Amino acid sequence: MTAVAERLRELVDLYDAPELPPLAGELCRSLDLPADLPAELSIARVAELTGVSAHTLRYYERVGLVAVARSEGGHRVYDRDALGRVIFITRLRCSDMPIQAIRRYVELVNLGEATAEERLALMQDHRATIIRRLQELQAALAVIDYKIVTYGGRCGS
Amino acid sequence: MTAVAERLRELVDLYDAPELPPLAGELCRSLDLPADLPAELSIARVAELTGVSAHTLRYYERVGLVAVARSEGGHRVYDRDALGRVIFITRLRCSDMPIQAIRRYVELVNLGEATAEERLALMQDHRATIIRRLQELQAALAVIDYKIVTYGGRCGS
DNA sequence: GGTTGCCTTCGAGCGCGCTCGAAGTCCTAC
DNA sequence: GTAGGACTTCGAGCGCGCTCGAAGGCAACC
Repeated sequence: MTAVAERLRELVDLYDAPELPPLAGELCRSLDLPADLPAELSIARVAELTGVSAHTLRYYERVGLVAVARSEGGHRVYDRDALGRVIFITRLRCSDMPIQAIRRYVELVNLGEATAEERLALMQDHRATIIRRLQELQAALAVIDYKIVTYGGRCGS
Repeated sequence: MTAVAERLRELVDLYDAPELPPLAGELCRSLDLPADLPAELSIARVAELTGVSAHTLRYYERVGLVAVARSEGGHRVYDRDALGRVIFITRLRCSDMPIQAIRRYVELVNLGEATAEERLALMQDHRATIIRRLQELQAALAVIDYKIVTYGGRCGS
């Protein structure tokens, strides 16, 4: 286990997260994508691999979440990097990060190392949002369990 | 501490929920609303008490989430029960329960005791949804913390 | 070369949950 | 009785994140 993977493990334990889904590995270390994966992928293949529809992939490109090269014929060509970004985007989306914020983050990355601080701040803000959301959900869960325990109580109760 | 409150406590502990917000008490026992609260409230007062805008309160009524009486002049009059329902609705909404599902739940309550089983099933379904969402968020949190720890890594990583 | 099917762009549409504005009514204070 | 503000209904609009369809181009196989 690498030092990085170890740190990740610790974080996973820290937050008592369930097993990360299969793609999480790729997510965290995009350079470790399966070696047998072609270096260039069609939009259909990316859709299949990521579970994101081709329509949505085009949309993500349109709104500036990911840049994608074109073949001579004008078709999209996703390289490993682009695939990694798509996977990363799906992760952020899954945590309800708004498209706008992701766009901003990507923009900062493209602007280079000088923006590292702002990037960090962006992520920390979002982290705080997730924590709040987790707390809200846990409170709501308690209420709903109360509802289930008292079973069939009236609406207002 | 009543037996019911005890069960609720247990559930709260079970899910490691933070302290329930101030309104949770009312939520769980609508009949315990502050005694000095007028029996009848205007929409403005309900908006103020619940933090839900008057526009939204009208919307909730329109889509069938809560029935509200009218004064002679045609103005809305919220009684304790209606207020309790509004608070309950906000809780469910806060857990992302769709309006449609809440509407269905309210409908079942209005249909009487015979629907208790279906109501329970509805809540249990929603409970499962919340649990899944909590797990997703925790996984996303782990990824974001990884991002924060490795600080300024590239997009795809 | 033809057929088949995935690909392109572009713009419109949708589902959700509000949010707002217009036009008019009611209530209260003076 | 009149001014002012809060209330009513109704229908339209909005922000988000897709989702879809039309019209046409490219690619691969027969």
